[in-house]
Amino acid sequence: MNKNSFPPEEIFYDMADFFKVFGDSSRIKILYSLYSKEMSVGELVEILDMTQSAVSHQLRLLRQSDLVKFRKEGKAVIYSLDDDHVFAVLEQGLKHIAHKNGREENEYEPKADA
Amino acid sequence: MNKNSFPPEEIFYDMADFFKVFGDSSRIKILYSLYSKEMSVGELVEILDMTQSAVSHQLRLLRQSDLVKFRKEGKAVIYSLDDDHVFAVLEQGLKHIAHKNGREENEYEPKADA
DNA sequence: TGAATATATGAACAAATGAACATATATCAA
DNA sequence: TTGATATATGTTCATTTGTTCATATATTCA
Repeated sequence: MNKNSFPPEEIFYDMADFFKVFGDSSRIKILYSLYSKEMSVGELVEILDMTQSAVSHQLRLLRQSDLVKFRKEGKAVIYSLDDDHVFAVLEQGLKHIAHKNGREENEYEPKADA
Repeated sequence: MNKNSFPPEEIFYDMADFFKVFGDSSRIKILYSLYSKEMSVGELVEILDMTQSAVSHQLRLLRQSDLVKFRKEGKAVIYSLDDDHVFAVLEQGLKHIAHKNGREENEYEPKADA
């Protein structure tokens, strides 16, 4: 990085906004759930200990941040992770806390069929 | 991931707390600065548009999160990124916004001597 | 020791945020 | 159409968060 090419303010705001989305345990739980498989809002409400309203509000944020995509299926709306990039970020978070906890291997690391 | 092995609440809180630290542009700016080289608090204050107090408060948070380390040198305190892991996270953030902006290559991507 | 410099910290305050509650919209079935 | 189900959204409220201002602590130098 060149000292003379310090990025414009906006870059930092965008990055912060990106990470901010991952900075809430409800949203992390939703994303983690969607990693295993796509799910309807109702399923998420069941699995997670949250009201339908709370889930829906958070899903809107995740949509606006392009972290999840969705399709309608009858009355239900099925959500899924937008792409592998989202998963990569989650994985890094898990690695970090595993590292901090002094374990090399984390049993909850979201590997396929783990 | 096995549906029956849904991680304990704590994992999600820890992950959220981890990402929360990256969810503020001031802290991102500090971390980004420290990527290029270690810096004293005073240098950070100069480069970034923040008061000494604000920088110091944020540095404390970064310390508590183990994202930066420091050493004293006379009256000055020199901060640096704690490890490459921190850098990897920053890099992912940059990649994400570069992706969102539709560019394949981001000129601000923090590669060594970029 | 006392002054100057560098950094840290406590308190107060405004802004942002997440949840709950109520209600709106959409889809299906009868 | 009416009722039932699934999801979304608007509003309010309590909490959290980041900054500022004032002050404290440390270190160097004279």
